[in-house]
Amino acid sequence: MWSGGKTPGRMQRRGGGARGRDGPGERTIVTLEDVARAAGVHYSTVSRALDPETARQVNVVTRKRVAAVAKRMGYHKDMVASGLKRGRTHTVAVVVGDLANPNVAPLLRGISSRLEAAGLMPLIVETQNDSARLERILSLLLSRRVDAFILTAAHLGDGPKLRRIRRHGIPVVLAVQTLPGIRMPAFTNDDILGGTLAAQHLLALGHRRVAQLRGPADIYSCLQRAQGFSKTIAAAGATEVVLRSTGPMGTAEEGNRLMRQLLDSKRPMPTGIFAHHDLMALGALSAAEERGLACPRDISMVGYNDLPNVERMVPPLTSIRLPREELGGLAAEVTVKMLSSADRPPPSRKLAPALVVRQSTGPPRDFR
Amino acid sequence: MWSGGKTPGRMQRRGGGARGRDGPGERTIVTLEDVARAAGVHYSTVSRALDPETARQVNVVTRKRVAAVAKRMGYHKDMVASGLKRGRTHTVAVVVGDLANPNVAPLLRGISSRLEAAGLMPLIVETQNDSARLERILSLLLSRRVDAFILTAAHLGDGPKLRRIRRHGIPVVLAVQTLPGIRMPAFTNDDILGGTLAAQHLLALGHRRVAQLRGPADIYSCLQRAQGFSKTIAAAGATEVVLRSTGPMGTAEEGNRLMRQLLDSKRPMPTGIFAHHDLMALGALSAAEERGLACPRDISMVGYNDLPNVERMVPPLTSIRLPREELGGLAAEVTVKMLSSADRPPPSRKLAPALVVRQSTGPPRDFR
DNA sequence: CCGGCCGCTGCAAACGATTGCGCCAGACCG
DNA sequence: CGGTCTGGCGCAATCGTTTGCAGCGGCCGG
Repeated sequence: MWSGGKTPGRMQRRGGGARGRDGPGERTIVTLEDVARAAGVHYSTVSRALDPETARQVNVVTRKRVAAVAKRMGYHKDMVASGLKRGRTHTVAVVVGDLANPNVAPLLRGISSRLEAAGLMPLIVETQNDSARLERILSLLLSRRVDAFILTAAHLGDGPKLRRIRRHGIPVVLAVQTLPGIRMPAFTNDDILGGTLAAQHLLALGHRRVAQLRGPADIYSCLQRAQGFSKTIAAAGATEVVLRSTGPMGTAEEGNRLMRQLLDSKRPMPTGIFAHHDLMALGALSAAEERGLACPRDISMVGYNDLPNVERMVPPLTSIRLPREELGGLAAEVTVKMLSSADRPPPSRKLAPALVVRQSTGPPRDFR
Repeated sequence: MWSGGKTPGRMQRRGGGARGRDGPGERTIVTLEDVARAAGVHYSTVSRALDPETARQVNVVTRKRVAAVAKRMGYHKDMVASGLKRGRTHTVAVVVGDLANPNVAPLLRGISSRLEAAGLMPLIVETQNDSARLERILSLLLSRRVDAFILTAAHLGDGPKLRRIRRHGIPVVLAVQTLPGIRMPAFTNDDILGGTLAAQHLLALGHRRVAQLRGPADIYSCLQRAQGFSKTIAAAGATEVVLRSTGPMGTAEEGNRLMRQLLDSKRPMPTGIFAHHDLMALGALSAAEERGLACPRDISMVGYNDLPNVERMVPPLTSIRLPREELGGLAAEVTVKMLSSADRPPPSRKLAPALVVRQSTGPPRDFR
């Protein structure tokens, strides 16, 4: 059964088992060749026997023997070598802006579980919403030969970087954020609808003077929220004041600042407010409280994102809930599809958010 | 200048630039050999010229020319090939239990920034606190030849799995969670101190009858919190009731359930409560409210973790704040150290948490 | 009885980067 | 002017897997 010959003098990096109790020892790697020797076959046969894709090329008894030996010896396919040979690392880069953002955890879970089912592993990196960092990170990821990119933190102006990746022939899928005029599959929340829902809710309660606390202008989804909100308000003939955030996205401080700005202005005070982020809403509410305005008695507040525990705030915040996990799953699904077939990329989709009514909104009270 | 010869018939996977606008195209990889040909040197020279470590072996003019050509051609070192050859992937697996846990984001940030400084990349994976999943994940990570592991979600009983990794000669560092009797560097919060601080605070306010809402018994850090708390309470001669959580760690539901259990018992009601998690504290408080108990008038509550926005709750929660980012940085620091030198692993350390007093605690009121 | 086909395995060339070794030319010394 | 040293560079093996190709029995049909 021994096929004779072929016993080259390899044997370099194998330490003879862990030395001492569990000291660092030499890194012991069991290779195809080791298994092959023990099973009395050529290592190419081992390779075929162990890959479900090619296993039927190998006689069933050989296959079973090889599998048994491999298991006994603790063989694990070296994904690095495999990646080099096949040009597939089975790794998908998932680029997020900020890991502390409560939106990203469910998103990542949706992505991970879908990728995992396809035998892929997400490589999660954080840009900290820094465009220069994104540039560096994309280089590193290209260098690591990831199979695809899922970007959840695209800012206006990042388009060229992404196109550069596409030119390498690597699939790019956008999630959460999209970029205008870019031809890549994008899965986003329907933020126009989100803004619209907020507006409809305030209008339905009877508010006629409203304000909008907008997020940064370089975040496309904020532009959308604004658009949906303003359009609906205008269509109803109500009055709107817009405050623009200049700082980072969605901080309580920024909401606080904008609210003070609103309170300091000489215009008649709006009765309903739409903040582009729950934290901005909360910051704004505390600013209002300082001036003796109670919520929802004097002002109604609609937040965005339906952050965890926001129902435990005072008052429990009315907000817009986003289908985060589904969105992640969808993005991953499409990524998988793009990797397996060279068909034209699937179309983008928008997922509908939902209004969650709690106690921070109510009918307006005239207090002039 | 052309060194003649050596023009083997490679050329297989190179597509002639992106075809069409930005269709998938063939994945274009610029290799050392491509650069070498263009620069008129051997590819080994390119390799040396581009690696800062070996660059001085190459004449400075050659080096600069090579660097220029490489840049012009858009060469990026293939980390997969490099990883195969060198046996280092420059990747550190970071295993977390639950990405949605607000503790992990700062931790990951601490880890990432430190690893990044050392040219390493974290490969973040989530076990969902499932021991079987952990097993599978560790296999996958071994297969990917990560250079080291940072585990932040070790449960009692995971010891053998970790030792198996150590036997492969791969550094393992524990963060946040540790395991008794395991000889690996571990960086944890000093949870005994955390429990002690909570107890001291309640005692200082005058509480003599206290309760403890404990987290799951298989989480070692909960055992520690319990130990620090109970010991301090006992030493002061005060009375303690212990409620044990059986469900998952740190949910409001579990806190709610335990609190009802406490309220339903016939013992005299404690005036001060220590919950092992802020969410448990909040859940418990809502259960107390349902029974007409106000906080901090009738009961004081100390949480744990100082979760984000917990200061915005009603009432703002007194809690124990953990040095999360520092802890992550420290764990990463040590991982880097273990990778660069084969010295004996550095000693474990505990980082001190801090009590943050807010408005959920106050002096007890006798209401019998 | 022979040619051809088929099922199974072995062979060896890649994938792209790293690196010990050795060659060569020029510098330098005696 | 010959010998040695050395800075630069080329050569080729190697990391562990994948995979086209070829070889080799055995079996079947003619």
